[in-house]
Amino acid sequence: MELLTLREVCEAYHVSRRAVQGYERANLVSASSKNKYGYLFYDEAEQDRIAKIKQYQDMGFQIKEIKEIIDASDTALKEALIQRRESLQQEIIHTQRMLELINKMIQEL
Amino acid sequence: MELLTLREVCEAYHVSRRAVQGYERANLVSASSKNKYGYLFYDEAEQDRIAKIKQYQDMGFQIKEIKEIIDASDTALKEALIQRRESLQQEIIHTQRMLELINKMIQEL
DNA sequence: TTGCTCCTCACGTCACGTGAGGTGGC
DNA sequence: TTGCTCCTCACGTCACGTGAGGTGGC
Repeated sequence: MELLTLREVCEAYHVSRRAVQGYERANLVSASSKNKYGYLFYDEAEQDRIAKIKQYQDMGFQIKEIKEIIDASDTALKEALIQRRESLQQEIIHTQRMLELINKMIQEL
Repeated sequence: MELLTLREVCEAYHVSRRAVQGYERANLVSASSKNKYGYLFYDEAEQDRIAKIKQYQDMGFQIKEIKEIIDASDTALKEALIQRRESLQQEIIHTQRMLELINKMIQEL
């Protein structure tokens, strides 16, 4: 079982220390152990959770929503993913409209 | 000159009262007049500014950035727009990647 | 007086960023 | 003792959301 310190986890998964602290406040993860100097350690199960949370955030899920899906059934997760897909598709449409508008404005300047 | 009340401006440009209040705090706009009962009024020039701010926000500019470009020269605005375009293009790429990932996850569930 | 509308605070929200202050082994 | 690392608060940030409390004419 590979234990990593908080710093190592942050480097490995590209999250900030403060972000992990936020996950802990939300009861999404917690250090699996501390050494005698108070250093925080995370086992592979906790590391996986952190990686998952990060991935869900990249997809646009909020912390609250992640709490609801991270330990949910496959069907519940699937439903959430389908909704998220819909939102992301709308976002792309909006962003593309804004890009067209920006292009127009640039040409007119 | 067409004067509108705050409420009318909000309805016409699809912004909340609180949002306009935020614009005022940032010194981006201010009511052109008040009547004897304290009601806020906005003339066409202020209405245009509110519409502009809203549009820049939709493009992804922050209030701080809007302050810098709303009264800037054409060249400065153009430069800002070009940067924003770059960011939006990156966003689309990221969102499309997330969509692919979501599709994969959905299929595997 | 009741009801309605509008105003001005001001705390709450979200997900951290950014220090401040303290600790322990080298 | 100095320097380094890590920890735990806790205020700050961003752009509003959401009331609270007060006002004036009908």
